[in-house]
Amino acid sequence: MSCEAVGRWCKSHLINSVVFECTWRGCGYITNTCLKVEAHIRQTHLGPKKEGDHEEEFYYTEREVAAPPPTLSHRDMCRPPHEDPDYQRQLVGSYRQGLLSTLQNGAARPISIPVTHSWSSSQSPKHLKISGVSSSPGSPGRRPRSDNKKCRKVYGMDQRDLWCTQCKWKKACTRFGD
DNA sequence: CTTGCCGGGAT
DNA sequence: ATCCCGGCAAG
Ligand SMILES: [Zn+2]
Repeated sequence: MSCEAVGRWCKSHLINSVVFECTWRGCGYITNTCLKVEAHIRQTHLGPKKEGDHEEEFYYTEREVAAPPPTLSHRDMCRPPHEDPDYQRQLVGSYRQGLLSTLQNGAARPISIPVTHSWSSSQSPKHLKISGVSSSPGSPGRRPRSDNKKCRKVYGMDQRDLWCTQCKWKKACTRFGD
């Protein structure tokens, strides 16, 4: 089966040692081959082989670890998928939209674009509707957003492997309907 | 700041 | 088909 069920992390297969860690809640089993960790999960977590039941869940990740030979005198540079420079960037550094979205929106504040034409005799304050809340019946307009929580909020950014497939792909949730 | 997801990309 | 993200709307 797939010896490659890996998480987001570990971008490319670097030239370092690789370990396979069981990500079952509370279990920190680590080995160096995927067959070993699969056997571990099957045996100690999923119980013995279920008859006629294929497609087991594989709760483990493959991650690279600092090579031992040359410099090992320093702290162990093996991080649990938390505190990732890139993952943390998502929680904190999202200041990008706060500055740009208001520009593309064109209506950060009740600013209005007056249309002034000298050839117009009537002088009534006219405005141009550059972009507003328009709902077209025949268009696939944005769905109204439901009030019930979806996989993302229920399980959190950690334990993403518990989300339904559509939520993992940032598509409309299928587990919790509207 | 966050959640939810459409449109579109990559494999 | 499967997997994922950019960017946006709404809260
Ligand atoms: Zn879901």
